Amino acid sequence: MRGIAHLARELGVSTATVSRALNGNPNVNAATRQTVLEAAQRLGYAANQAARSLAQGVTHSVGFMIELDQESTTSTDYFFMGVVEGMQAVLAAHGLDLLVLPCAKSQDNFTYLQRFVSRGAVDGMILAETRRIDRRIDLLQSSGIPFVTLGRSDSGSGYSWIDLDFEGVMATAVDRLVQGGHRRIAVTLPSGDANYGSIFAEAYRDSLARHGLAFDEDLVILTRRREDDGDAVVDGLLDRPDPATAIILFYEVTAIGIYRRLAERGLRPGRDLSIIGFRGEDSVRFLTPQVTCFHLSLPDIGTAAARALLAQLPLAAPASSSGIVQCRVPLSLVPGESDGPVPAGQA
Amino acid sequence: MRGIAHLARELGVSTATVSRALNGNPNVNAATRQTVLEAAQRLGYAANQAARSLAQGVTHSVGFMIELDQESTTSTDYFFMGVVEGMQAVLAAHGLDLLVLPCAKSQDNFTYLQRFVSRGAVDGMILAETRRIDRRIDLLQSSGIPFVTLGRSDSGSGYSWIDLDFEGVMATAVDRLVQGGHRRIAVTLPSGDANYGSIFAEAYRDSLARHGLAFDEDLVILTRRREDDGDAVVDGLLDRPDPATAIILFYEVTAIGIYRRLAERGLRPGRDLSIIGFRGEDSVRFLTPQVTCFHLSLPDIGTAAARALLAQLPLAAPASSSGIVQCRVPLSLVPGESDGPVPAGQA
DNA sequence: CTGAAAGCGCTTACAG
DNA sequence: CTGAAAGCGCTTACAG
Repeated sequence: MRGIAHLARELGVSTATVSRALNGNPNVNAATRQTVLEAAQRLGYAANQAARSLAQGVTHSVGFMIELDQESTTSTDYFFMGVVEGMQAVLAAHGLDLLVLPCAKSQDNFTYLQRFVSRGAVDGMILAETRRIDRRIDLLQSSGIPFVTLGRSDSGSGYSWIDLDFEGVMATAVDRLVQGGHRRIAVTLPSGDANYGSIFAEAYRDSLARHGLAFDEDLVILTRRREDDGDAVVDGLLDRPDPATAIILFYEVTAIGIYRRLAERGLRPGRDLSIIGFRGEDSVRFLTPQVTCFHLSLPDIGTAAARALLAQLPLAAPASSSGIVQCRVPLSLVPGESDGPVPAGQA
Repeated sequence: MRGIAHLARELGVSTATVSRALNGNPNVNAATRQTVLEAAQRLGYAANQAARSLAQGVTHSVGFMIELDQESTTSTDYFFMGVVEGMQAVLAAHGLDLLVLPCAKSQDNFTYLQRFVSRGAVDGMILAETRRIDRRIDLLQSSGIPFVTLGRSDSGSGYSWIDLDFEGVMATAVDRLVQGGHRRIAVTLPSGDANYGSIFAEAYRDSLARHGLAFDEDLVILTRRREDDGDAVVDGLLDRPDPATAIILFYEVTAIGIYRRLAERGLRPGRDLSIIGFRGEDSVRFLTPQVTCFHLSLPDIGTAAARALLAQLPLAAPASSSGIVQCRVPLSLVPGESDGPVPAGQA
């Protein structure tokens, strides 16, 4: 005899009473509850998770699926850790465990997700890095499991997502550069298939258009999340008849390589080339001149995602909530000195 | 009727047969198995995890507990993601799910771990950032659950751990500097309470002693995992009657701040101050002169930990294995130009 | 090779 | 406020 039965016998009460006492059921004599709680504490007893889930029909846990690719694991970007911090805090406050589920890039992410979902291993799911077309969203919607995505997608409809306000960032950056007299504004884009790449690109085109600037695909450069790409970026943009005078970076670390290459060529950021970074990562904080960029609180993203999920969970949903949350988290400009001058005789 | 019963009825067989077919039990007619597998695939059926765990007594999942602190989530160190990649691959190959369990620094890590363990939520545990005295290890040992730690500890005994060869790294670094004529060798240490701090410090003392060099606590500096600390390090070490001529860094990012501060003072790394970094992180790869450091494959650490855990799991344990693995993973020197000269008239 | 049935360790109406 | 009992959805001896 083990588990709850053991405890019950030990105390001379039924397993039902033990269960009630442990689960905070009000229909238990205060003294009885005390005894049970103390005994459980003393014996280090906690209800078996599998049995509990089976009986209750819920797991009290939420999965956060992330994908492990060569790039992210060697990169200096700490996106997920910060986000997880915020998520965990909110979920824990509601008695939910956060399980971070790492899916290798080499395995099919759809199958991976499907296993956890169809097995009923979690009560809710949070997805990261949505694609423009993302079957995982259809899967989640048809399965009926509550979920939230970090990133928008063209798949599915009417589901909850939290995303960064790429449009706002891009608009602000372009406005600022145009105001500085720039007309040849380049952009770097992530090379992966995550939807944010497309969104950032679109926002770039839109912002240029708003100012009547022509789109020139030669000014669009795919980069990885590493500093090395700076050489190609600088040379590619400057060594041409109509050089770019400014650049907006998706991955801020690219600034490191750009700064270095500019220095090698005797040029200076914020004078010979204007630079605006997207997210102000730690890795570039030390650069001089300071990179103009946008601030984002990673934990806040996690917090928002967790809350959006809670709104869908029967357990914790405040009856009032409609359920669907779709939110673009704004980033705030952190002016530096990297996006100064150039114009005058530019072209 | 749902789940396996639904499927069974649909196919006109018993739930026992469905279960056997799905679990690869050899006692099933090939044709029957085919039918069952197809139907399961078509209906998107997968055995409920809770019911399965309850019946089998195992969860087929492994927990990797990590701690989220302010420092790690804002730092540029990607230690965990790389490690997780290796772990996940090995475990997945053995049909085990890896659940990364994030514990907030603000909550008690002992209680956090205890919950997962006493509930039987995982078949095995991997711990990170062991402390010199770490009650979690005692907990795990007394609970009897298979586990592996990333990092040694004075707690417990005869358990499996994987750790970095801090001693080897330190010995190599000091030898190299002494050979270069250095006698005033400083070191930076992590400020947290993780055991690796103590181990690195001890290795430092031992290595100095081996060369007959005196230990001077003024040459020991606590740093966080961020580049800012460079100013204090440089000024503290050079502005004194008996300046240090070399420094060994625990957090390689500190090199960024040091390089900058040296530049401000008109000094040069590898000429006016010798620098050797511990782990060659991406974030400093771009520095000039190249930082002399040590290479480590993060996924390999994860792989080693996962294998050490598998050796203890009844499911996968190759009968031959004794079970306990204690391994210091060696790092290889990557010579740069940051640890050159200085000596001659030093003191 | 297959099925009926017990059992995994909880929770929760249902009675009292 | 408490207990006996059914039931959660699987797996697995046990018989055949």
